[in-house]
Amino acid sequence: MEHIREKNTDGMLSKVEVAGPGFINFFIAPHKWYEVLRQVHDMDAAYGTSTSGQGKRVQVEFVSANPTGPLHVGHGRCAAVGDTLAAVLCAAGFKVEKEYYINDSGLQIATLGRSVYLRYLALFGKPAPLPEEAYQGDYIRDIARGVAADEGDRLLNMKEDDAVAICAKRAADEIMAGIKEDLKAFHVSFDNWFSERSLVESGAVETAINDLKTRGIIYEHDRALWFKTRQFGDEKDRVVVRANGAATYFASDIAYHQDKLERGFDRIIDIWGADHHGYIPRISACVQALGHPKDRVCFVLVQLVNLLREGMPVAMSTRAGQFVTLREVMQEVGTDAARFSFLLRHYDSPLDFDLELAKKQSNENPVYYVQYVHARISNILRKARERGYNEIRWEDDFADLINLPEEIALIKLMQRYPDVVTQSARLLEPHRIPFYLMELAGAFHGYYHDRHRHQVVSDDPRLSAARLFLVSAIRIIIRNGLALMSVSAPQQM
RNA sequence: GCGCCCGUAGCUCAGCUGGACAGAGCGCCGGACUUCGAAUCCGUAGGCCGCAGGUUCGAAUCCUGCCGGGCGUACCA
Repeated sequence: MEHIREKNTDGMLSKVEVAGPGFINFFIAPHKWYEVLRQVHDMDAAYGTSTSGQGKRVQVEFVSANPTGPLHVGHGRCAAVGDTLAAVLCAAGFKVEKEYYINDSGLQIATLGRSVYLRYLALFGKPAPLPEEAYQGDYIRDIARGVAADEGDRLLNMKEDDAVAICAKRAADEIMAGIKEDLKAFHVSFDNWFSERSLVESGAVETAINDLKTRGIIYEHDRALWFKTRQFGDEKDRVVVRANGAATYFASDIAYHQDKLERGFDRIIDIWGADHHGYIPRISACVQALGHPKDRVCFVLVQLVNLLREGMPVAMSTRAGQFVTLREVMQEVGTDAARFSFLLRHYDSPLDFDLELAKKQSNENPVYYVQYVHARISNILRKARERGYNEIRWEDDFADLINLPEEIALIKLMQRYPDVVTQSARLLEPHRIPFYLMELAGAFHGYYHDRHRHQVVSDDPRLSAARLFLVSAIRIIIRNGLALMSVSAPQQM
């Protein structure tokens, strides 16, 4: 105890006492809390940022949906998680690059091309049954109609493989363009779009395989090429090139991760849907085989989304073309509600996303709860300006005016915000942001509602000025937090 | 079978590297608008933190086993 008192030279602590077995309570001197308040205003949009990431370079790869169909809600959740995580890391002082890996090569693209080709044939009165693995959504027909419009019947006289290739290229490009539009509408941006095809065409895939072959990490067995993933902890070895000569996606992934690793990131984060988790040991093996520490690449698995409408599950299947797209969800519930809802659970938990619920402008919907704080305070500030409070600036007498316990409690909450951001970055858990904002919003609503005791703009000009300073600090944090999630902070609702 | 994830209030979920009586929202019930916005607030009720062991001064948190659920377990991604 004496030791603590001696160290307390700057008067940060007002009181220290022993509180039962193993506990010591420290009481922070009130003036320290006012420093927090001033700091919020001084830093403004930068409040919450820190240098804890020390400028280390981090790559976040997310969504990376195959261009074989439009984005669905599951992709939306990954998009919200990845984009917000990137923003959080950036705020925590990391240098972040966001990347989308485009699977525009390989078997699925061939299947896509074939699906379009068959629809194309049907347009010319040559209907052919669709194989079970074909994509069957209406968008496939639309693309086929586009091919017919631009190419006429030219493809009918071609070798089938060439025709399919044309269809595949066109379909992938068109679908990819649609995905980009959807992501833009969802306020998700990427620094880099990385094409798998470019790896194949540049020979990077072949080179990577050959290198690993000479090192004995890739070997031939039953006419196929296998990667010794077992040697690095996977439960079995994995095929890289099939007996029929076709490379698996794993082949491209090796080259892709090699490329990523060579770009010199301190950390690479792969965000995947949880259904891909069986892939982790494989990629991890690849990272190690390429001579990098295992933890250079880390994985965030986002659990799947159960889409509901009024509590009833909405059935979805990409192949059969029955699914609710991200675009439809955005149009129905709005991007703010969608993004907020996606972030409202730890990514480890499956998410029940109820379309009707997300639309409700009521207390069942936390988005508005948080946004409402911003609108309310904005309104107070508007009213204050009408009364001549044009400048919100700290005055020394505020310390004597802002001293109710509930006001100190609000400041304590505000003080926590930067820690929430750095913690969220350290643990790669973006859901901490909306949870914190809801807590701050709740504290504010409670404070605000007792108008008799907490009237902000009142007949007392000094008190009004002080409370305006307090309340606008809250608004700054709400706005900053929502900005991390790319959710709007409305002036009025 | 094996691997990963999850089992906390009626429902949906928080709970950082173990620490003071387990929290929130929704729902239920009961209250609050002549005042800066009621998309709000206040209050009541509701929990052997899946079960059983173990480590520890101390476990919702760590370890083991079991039960229940989700997802994987391809020369598909």
